Amino acid sequence: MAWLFKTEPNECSIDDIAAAKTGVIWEGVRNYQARNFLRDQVQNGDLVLIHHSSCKQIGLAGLAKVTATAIADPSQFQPESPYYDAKASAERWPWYAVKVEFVEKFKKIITLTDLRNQTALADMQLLRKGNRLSVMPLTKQEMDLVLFLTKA
DNA sequence: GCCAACGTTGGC
DNA sequence: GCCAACGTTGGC
Repeated sequence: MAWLFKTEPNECSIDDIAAAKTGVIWEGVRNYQARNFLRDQVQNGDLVLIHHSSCKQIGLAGLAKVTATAIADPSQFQPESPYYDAKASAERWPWYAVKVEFVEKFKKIITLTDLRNQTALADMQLLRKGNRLSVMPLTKQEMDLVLFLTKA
């Protein structure tokens, strides 16, 4: 399946992913719906659009690829982390992460306006008002069209 | 198990 | 900084 992950670029931008030689652990997801996607549905080799949110240049910044799935989110065990969960133990833990590797950085950020201009993308979850999900699936058609837009 | 209050997300 | 949307919490 194809995916879209949101990130605040001051936390982990497409450049940070590009700079990480062995990939990046996508941690800190603390929403059950998003967690279930990470746990049950994200597959090795899946492509992931990286969306920069809450920043100067909002939009799709690049592409990554999944290289490890359904791993224990390390931040839930780290008391100093904002994502620490005191209820998590080595035997029983609620939060999952995946690992992604850099594929490409788009020459230009694909803005929400760019996406809204495509009628074929009208159903994209990202474009829904009030959408707060940070991990969301994408149809193959949506992914193909987005990647086509990056070549335009 | 309902639901109001509250907190967070995130585009603008 | 505003505010709509929505998830979570907690009293009952």
